[in-house]
Amino acid sequence: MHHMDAIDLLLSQGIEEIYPSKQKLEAFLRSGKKLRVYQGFDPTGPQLHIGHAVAIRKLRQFQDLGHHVIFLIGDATAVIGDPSGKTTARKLLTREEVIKNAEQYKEQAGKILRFDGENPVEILYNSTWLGSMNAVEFVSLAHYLTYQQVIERDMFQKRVKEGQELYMNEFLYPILQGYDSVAMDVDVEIGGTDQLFNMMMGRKLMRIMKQKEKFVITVPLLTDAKGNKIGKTEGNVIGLTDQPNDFYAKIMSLGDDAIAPCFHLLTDQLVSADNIRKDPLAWKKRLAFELTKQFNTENEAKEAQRQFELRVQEKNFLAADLPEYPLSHISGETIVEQLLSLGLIESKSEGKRLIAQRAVSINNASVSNHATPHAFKSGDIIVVGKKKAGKIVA
RNA sequence: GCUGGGGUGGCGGAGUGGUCAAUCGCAACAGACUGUAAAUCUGUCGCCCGAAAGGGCUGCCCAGGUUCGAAUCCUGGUCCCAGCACCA
Repeated sequence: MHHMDAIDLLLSQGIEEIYPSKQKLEAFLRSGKKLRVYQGFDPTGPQLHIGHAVAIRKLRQFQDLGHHVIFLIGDATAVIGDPSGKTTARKLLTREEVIKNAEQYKEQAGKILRFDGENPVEILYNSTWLGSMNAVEFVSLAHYLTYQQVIERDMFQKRVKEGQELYMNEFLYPILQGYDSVAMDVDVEIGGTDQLFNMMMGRKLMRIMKQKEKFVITVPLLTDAKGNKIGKTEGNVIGLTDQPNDFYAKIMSLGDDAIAPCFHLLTDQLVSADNIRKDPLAWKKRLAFELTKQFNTENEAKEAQRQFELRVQEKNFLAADLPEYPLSHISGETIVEQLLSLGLIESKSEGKRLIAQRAVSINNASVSNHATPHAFKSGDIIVVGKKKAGKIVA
């Protein structure tokens, strides 16, 4: 048993599977050959979230070992619509939405990858080659694969079996993604396990068209012990570029089940489930700190942790760093109208409800009467519910 | 193109003339309890007036209509779905 080096780490930690085999890829890596490694991202949403970080961290490891890393933005394929993991067909995005999303990806990925300096990551767009391909060329490409190879995909089988639609664009999608590998002439592709089928199509095309063995690395999807995806729950995306305070708080609001997988897949630390069970709170704070630091700076992580302790644990709003509301913005005849004028509530009805539920407090004293105004002064601390709080300033 | 079915609140999905601001489930929110959570329990969950009781307004794809009264009936439009047909 030899000491783990960077290559061992690269090939073992946070990896689901390597095709055709870990041994073959390791032999390549140890030979000193520089590989072309890529991962594709279809800009179907505005944000890269911590779920994406698992694979991007792998890319970074390749980059650090001196390999050429390509961050591929699937602006063409995003318009087509990848059927991966979808039991029902996805609504198609417009060209504009896709471009808008793509623009933000570089900054977000920059939290992990290096786009400048020595051996920078290269950004490519697959519209470069897919956009100029004509129908005859495309159909010729389809000649390299058979209907049987594509239809065998589990998800397609499932749809057919259940009598659901399988649109032709979805059926043809794997061919396009597979062609990306050929166009960029890559040696390795990384992606989530849900991408395995598409990536294997690329492997097939590479063998036929370039007589080359493309390696495929799958990384696990970031899920908690129950198999729920982490970081992407509807309306609660943990984005890589979230403000440090928000980011830290969002990690803290994950269930305990998420702690171990997050440590394993998003940090270099290995923590046993036993250890976590002994003190989940401490470990979750540790995790939130490590991740906040990873995507920001150590100081910002420390500050985020301090803010969390003050606001959430100690409920010491006086010392916490709260959003400020100018005294001059307050107007209204009643406390409800005043809160509405500050934007701390959505409607008067909501405000009345919250007050009736004892969810509003000013300077630690809960508000009981919604019909009278409050004489606000600079320095007042308003807390609405458990997430909204603000400080009045002159 | 034909035939049939359907568009209800963030989502799923009831309701087919009044008792419907609209059953129920999920999600969300608040309070209690906690270790931040989760779980659990309780409550809330269109807008506006009212301390409250209560009242008003808007609302069930869009536009008209019938009716004392419509999410519910009629006409037109529009979008979606299923089956069938067509496929040089």
